[in-house]
Formats: sequence, C-alpha cells, structure tokens
Amino acid sequence: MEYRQRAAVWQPGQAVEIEGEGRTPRKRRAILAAATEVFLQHGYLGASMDEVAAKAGVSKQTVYKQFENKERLFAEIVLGTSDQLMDGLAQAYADTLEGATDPREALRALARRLLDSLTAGSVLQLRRLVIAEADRFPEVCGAWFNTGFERSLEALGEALTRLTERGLLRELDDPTLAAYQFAGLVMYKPMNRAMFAGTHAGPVAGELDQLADQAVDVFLAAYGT
Amino acid sequence: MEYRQRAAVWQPGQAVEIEGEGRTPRKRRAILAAATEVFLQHGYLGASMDEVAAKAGVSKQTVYKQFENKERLFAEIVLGTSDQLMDGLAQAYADTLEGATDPREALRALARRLLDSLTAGSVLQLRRLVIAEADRFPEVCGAWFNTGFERSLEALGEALTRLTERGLLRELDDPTLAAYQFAGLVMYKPMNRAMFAGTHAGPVAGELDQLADQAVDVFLAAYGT
DNA sequence: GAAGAACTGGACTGTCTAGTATGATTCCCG
DNA sequence: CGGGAATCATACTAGACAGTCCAGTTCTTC
Repeated sequence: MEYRQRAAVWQPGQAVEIEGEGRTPRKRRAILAAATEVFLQHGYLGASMDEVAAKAGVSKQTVYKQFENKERLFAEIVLGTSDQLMDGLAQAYADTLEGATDPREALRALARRLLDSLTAGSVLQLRRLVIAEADRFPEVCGAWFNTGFERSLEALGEALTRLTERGLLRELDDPTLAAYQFAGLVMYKPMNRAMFAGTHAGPVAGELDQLADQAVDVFLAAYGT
Repeated sequence: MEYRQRAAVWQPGQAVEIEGEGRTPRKRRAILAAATEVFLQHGYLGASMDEVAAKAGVSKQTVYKQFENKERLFAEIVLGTSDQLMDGLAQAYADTLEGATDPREALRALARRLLDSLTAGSVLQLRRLVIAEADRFPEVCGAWFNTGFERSLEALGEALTRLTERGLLRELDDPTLAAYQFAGLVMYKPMNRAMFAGTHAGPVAGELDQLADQAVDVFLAAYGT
C-alpha cells in the first residue's frame, strides 16, 4: 500500500514561515492561506472578508492592500490551485505507469492513487467551489478547468500512449478520450457520491480497491493487448 | 434523431394554471416555480426572497405563509425535483433498452439520450446547486442523491440485467456497478466540462454522438456477448 | 537610529436581506 | 351576496457584510 503513504495531491496551504522573507510577502501568504480555507468552507458568498483577515492574523486594511477586492482574491486562490493539482497528478502518472511491466497492476495502482487523492476533503471542497461559481465567474472557473482538469487528462493520455509504445496497451486512436474513459470508469461513482453527499460519509476502504480493480478490468477488455 | 425530439427529462416548472384549482394552491405552485428559477440561477445565498415573491407575482407575506422560511423552501424545491428526474430517466431506459434486439444500437441510443437530457441547462444548474449546498444542507442534498441519483443508476442496472436475461449482454456480477461504469464512460467528459465551464460553451452536436459510440464500444468489449 | 513604509484596530458608510407587522383589498364559499 | 379568510402593498427591524478612513504603532532599510 505504498501509494497511501504519499503526500496528498494538494492541501490548502498553511502559512509556512519562510526564512528571510519580508513582512509583506509573509502576510500575503497568510492571507492566501486563510482565504483558501474560508472560501472552501463557506463558498464565495458565504465567505466574509472579516473572517479572512481574522484567520490570517492581519488587519482588513492589509487584505485590501494586497488584493483589490473579494473577486480578485477569489480568482487568485482558484487559479493558484490548478498548478499544484496538476503537478500532483503528473507525479501519480509517473510513479505508477512509467517503468511498469504489468499493465493491469500499473493501472490498478494508478486508479487507487487517483481515488485516494481526489476524494480527499480539500480537493472535493475545491471542486464544489469551482462548480458552484462557474456561472458567477466563468473566465476564472473556465481557466481552472482548462489548465487544471483538461490538461491533466491530456497528460494521462500521453502516459497511456507511452504504455502503448511499450506494447502494454493496444493502439489508441484518441489517447485523451481513452484517458477520460479510464477516469470515468474509476471515478464516476465515488466522485458523484462525494460531491453530492456532504463532506461526511467517507468511502469504505475496501470499496475503493474493488472499484479500481473492476474499472481496470473493463478498460483492459477494450484496450488491453 | 428521434430521441432529440423527446421532452426534456426535467424543466423548471412554469406556474401552469390548473382548472378548478383554488387560489391558495395556485399561488403555492407559482411560488415553487419562481423559487426554483431563482435558486437555480443565483444559488442559495444569492437568492433573495423578495425576488422569489416578485417573480411569483405574490406578496412576500404569502411566501412566508406557505413556507416557513428560506431553508424549507429550498428543501422543498430540491426534493421535489428528484422524482421528476427519476421518472424521466426510467422512461429513457424503457424507450431505448426494453424490446431492443441489437445491444450496440440500443446502448448508443441510450447514451445519446442521456447526454442530451443531462447536459440541458436546467439539469446542470440543479446539479450545481445541490453540489454547492451539500455541506450546508447535508440531509436534503444527501436525500436528493440517494433517492434521485443512486436510485436511477440502480434502475439502469436492472435494465441491463434484463438485457442479460435476453442474451444480449454477458452475465453481470454487479449490475449497479456496470451501470455506473456505463454512465462514467458516457458522461464523465461532457459532464465535467459542463459543470466546470459555465452554462455557456455548449458541446458540439457531433462530438456527443462520437462520445456515445466510443463509450459503448468500450462497454461492450467488457460486457458484450 | 531615523525616516518612511507597512500594518493595526476600530469605527463608519452604504447597501442588502430575512423575516415581521399592519391596514386595506380581493377572493372564495356557503 | 355577505362574511371570513387569504392576499396585497408597504414599511419596518435587526443584522450582516464589502469596502473606506484615520490615528497610532511596528517593522524594515539605509
């Protein structure tokens, strides 16, 4: 179960002290970390700038010195997460697929890792936030989707293509589509449950493993050599 | 393209006049219809009871006579939709699968119909609303998920089992899981796009057909006879 | 160590909203 | 057609919140 020990794909940043950092950037980071927490927990309208300032240990004036207004702060937070999520997923693909010899085992490991990572509380709350505000902030949420979500599935498509080149999968007409199909097989059920049924009701551990295995069975029935 | 002509799975109800209906129930229906529109458009916190009353053509007092407060009105609306959605989906299964002779054609028709129905604007907005408020109203949103979403996939599993019994599909160990896998193959990509990228950016028509066909190919590679 | 920038705390404005109150008006039913 | 209930228009209360302002304090930097 080596994959369960790994760092989560993304966690809302703590305001870590960085030695030699000036006061202003330190406070800016504290504000971003606090705002992330507050927005994820309460949503855009439910979040209050007073709470952000209090949680950051900063005066309201400082918040408004760093960020023009609530909308900009929201945008900064949402966009700031997509890089980190992407990096985490790219790492997951590399760890599980590159160098693999048995495609079934490799895909199972990937599926389990995706399930673990993406049903974590903070990732779910981020997804909820972006979905909820998709109409209020179409550019920001659209950008998050394009640069984070879609891009990470294209990357998975490329990783699958490398499996094909090594003779571990059948030829793929559309690698990105195959990636979406894999993701859909693995995550449609647990992701919907997690999104709709509050943050409570975590999945049973064994259920996720079973889900992963069965998704891989279907995927390989279509794409295995 | 016969399936494109069909009635949508669900549309936010207009306040239809029902002959012989008294004044009070008529106004109650008007309020529910107006509130549905307002909540879907602005979310729970963004919705104002004044706007609901105005849109329903009713005084605020009447709203509060029919519904104790904003929370109850929200709950009533969310729960009221799940039955209707379910009925629409059950109809889709029946129309496309029962009586089919060619499983590939039947599943393609079902996939296209699901794609058309569930990427419609109002259905998306409803999903967004429920997801966004899952933490604020865990019982209501959880109930919506259990009685609407999960139940409809169990129904699909039963419909698939009937295909099995008629020799059109391989034996299914877990019909509900197979249903989730089918849904995931068909909808993971377009549903995520639709959820994250505002209500704008409708999908290209041909893309959905292609998606449906390729999802069915994978599904039948695993479950076809 | 001094000057200037950044920060603090708290008060303040303007606006919005859930929910209540009231007296006049309209509708329904017997 | 008349009486009682439902509804209307409107005003009101109480609280929340985004964003601003200011006088005093702390940090950084030269």
